[in-house]
Amino acid sequence: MNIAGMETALDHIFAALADPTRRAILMMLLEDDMAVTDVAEPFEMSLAAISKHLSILSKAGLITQDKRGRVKWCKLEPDALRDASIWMQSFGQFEAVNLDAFEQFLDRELAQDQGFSQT
Amino acid sequence: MNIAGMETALDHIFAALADPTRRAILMMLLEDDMAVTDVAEPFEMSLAAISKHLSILSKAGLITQDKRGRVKWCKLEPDALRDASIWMQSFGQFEAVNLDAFEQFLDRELAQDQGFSQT
DNA sequence: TCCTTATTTAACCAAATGGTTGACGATTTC
DNA sequence: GAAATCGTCAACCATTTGGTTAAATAAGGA
Repeated sequence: MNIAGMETALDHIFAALADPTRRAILMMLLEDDMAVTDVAEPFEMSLAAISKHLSILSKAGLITQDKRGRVKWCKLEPDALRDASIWMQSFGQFEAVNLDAFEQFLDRELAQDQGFSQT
Repeated sequence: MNIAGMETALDHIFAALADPTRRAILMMLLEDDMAVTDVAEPFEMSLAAISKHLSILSKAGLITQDKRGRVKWCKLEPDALRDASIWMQSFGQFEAVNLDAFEQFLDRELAQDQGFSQT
């Protein structure tokens, strides 16, 4: 992933996290993997809307979806969040600690040149 | 801050971070406080656009602005980011560690009932 | 086979976002 | 006092976002 790729990855991750419905979905998935219909159940919103939210979370890399039969299982994918978390920690704690984690993150990103994608 | 307040605070923080221009501004402010005009200088974008970005960062609590004379100084405000960072760490590292930090964060937020605001 | 369940897609809509330009108020400086 | 500088505001515009409903696709169950 190049710098632009990292940038757009962070764009997608933070934009996905900006919506309270999507954060609620992530918290639900923290407990266990869920089918789309079950994810939608507690929300006062159409299934199509939830399907879109899941698609956004998936494009951000925050979840993966695994279709078995007619049921599509949604699974939390913590790696994408960890990258963004490291980005944030560099700010949130910068006065107290070092920027090592952030610099390592940048180095790692710069060393790679693969696209940012998921299922 | 109540649950709704925490929720909207996270909405604003993550939405603010979703834009690459705003993340670049935060990185610039990591070095030093800056005047609005100086923040705008490296961007190929009008001063008015940068002014809007700074307003969004300010409403999210990520920066504060201090007007001295005709110059408005922009300063990084790491506290807001730390809250969001804790929220993210709970996901990004949940398989390896505990959820203590996240639970403490929730407890702290629930214990308070003050609005989320800034200068 | 027919019906039901699971999920996505398409078309649409209102509101929000990210940008522009130009006018404006406030402050320095000449 | 006049002119330049700092920054915001208002009006506008195109695009994106977050939702809807209805139709379509796909898989299981009777």
